[in-house]
Amino acid sequence: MENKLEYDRTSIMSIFAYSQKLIGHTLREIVDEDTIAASSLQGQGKGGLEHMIESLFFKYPINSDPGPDFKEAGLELKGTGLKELKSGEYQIKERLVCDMIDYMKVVDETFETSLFYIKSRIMLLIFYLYKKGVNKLDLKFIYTVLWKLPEKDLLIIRHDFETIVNKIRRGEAHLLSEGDTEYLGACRKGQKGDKPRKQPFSQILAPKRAFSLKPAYMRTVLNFIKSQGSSAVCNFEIGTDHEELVSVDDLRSNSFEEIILDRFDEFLGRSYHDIAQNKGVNLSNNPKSKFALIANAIASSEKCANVNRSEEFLKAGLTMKTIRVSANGKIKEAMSFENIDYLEVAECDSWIDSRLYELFSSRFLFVIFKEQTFGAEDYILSDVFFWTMPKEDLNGAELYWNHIREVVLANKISAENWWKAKDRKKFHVRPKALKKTDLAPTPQGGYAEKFCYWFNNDYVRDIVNKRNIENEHK
DNA sequence: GCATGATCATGC
DNA sequence: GCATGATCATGC
Repeated sequence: MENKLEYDRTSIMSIFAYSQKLIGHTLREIVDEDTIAASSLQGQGKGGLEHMIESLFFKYPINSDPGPDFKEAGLELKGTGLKELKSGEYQIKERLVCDMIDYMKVVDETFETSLFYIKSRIMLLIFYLYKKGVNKLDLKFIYTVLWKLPEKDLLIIRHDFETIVNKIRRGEAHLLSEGDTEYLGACRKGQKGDKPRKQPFSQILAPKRAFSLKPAYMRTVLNFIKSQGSSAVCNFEIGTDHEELVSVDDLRSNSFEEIILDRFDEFLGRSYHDIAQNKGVNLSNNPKSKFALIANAIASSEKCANVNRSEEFLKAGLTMKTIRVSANGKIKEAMSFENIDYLEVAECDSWIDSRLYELFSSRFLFVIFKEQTFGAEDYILSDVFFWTMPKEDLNGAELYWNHIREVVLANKISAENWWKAKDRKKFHVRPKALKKTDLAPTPQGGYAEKFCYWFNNDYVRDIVNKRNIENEHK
């Protein structure tokens, strides 16, 4: 008897409609026992789950073709994990790994001919609730979404793709970093013991990497799904987000970073008072974040007043920070980040999936204000640049995170137990709260003082010095 | 003088 | 009411 499918394999919408039957269920609940018993799928890893959905639920013959999973429809199927917080809220578990980077082949491709583009421009995203150690047949599906990469995102992703491929063309595949790019990242793939791969323009072997949509990007996808208030979403009708910093038209002729840096150009060398007046920033209350307010006023757009909350910064996981440099060259202050979420630290047992990794591995826009006369506080806007933490520092940050996690899990949250600036380890932990009496929940069910992540002052100094040396060589 | 502890204005 | 993006205040 012919195996009749319950959907039209040539139609994206039909496949999508059929996928919605998964929602709220597990494969074991939906697929009959005989089919499961007859299947030889062992289901290793996430690829295993995707194969099981294709074969057991869609009854679609798995092929080893390089193109999209549903080849007649040109649709790629992607399973992606969600984690459920104690509050019951769903959160992205990880980046969306799209396609392995073949260092030898990708250098001969354009974005439009690349497998990444062919596979990922339209995806059926199947979100499941991740549970450690649970059989893949028993994972519950939460949302299915038809995700077409919006035109504007594609312009940024195309630029990211070229940044990655050009690095490989320069013989620097071993230096690729997820922080090089905005939405599309070259993420590490495979186990630590895996054999590195050859690259075409260097003898140095490079770790395996894959094109992936960054966690920050996936978080905005998830927020979009949540905002739709539906279990099944298709984004084909969605226009550009209104909180945009740059327009599609701008992106057709310049990269996102060029556009942002351009906005600072006319203000370079001008005093902060001058810029504040020009941009209408009110300094009468002398807010502590006045330099951040000024930088924000320069980079923002009519459609988006808050740069760090813009569509593009959120999707890229970008953060703009200001640095003040005294006339004698010293950095005024260490750099603070967000409060440590003790519950997140306890729940997340993998550095790569941690909030801190996401913070420190993503890209920064540093805005430098330099004092002209020592002690006069007569700062001018002196430099603006994008920055990514070097790999060796990110390795150091893993130790920092491990230590923070130990302290949190041991229920020993207290000033004397953290890394201090004096330890000279580039990062430390310090208080950050409205009042000392403000508390945050701990995994043990109690409350503890609020602390946050910090770059040491001397680490900020190193970043600025390195940038100055690079500028001198230009 | 620097590291550490404490807190402020803003805006959502 | 709280997170954010910081700087201010204090004490070693």
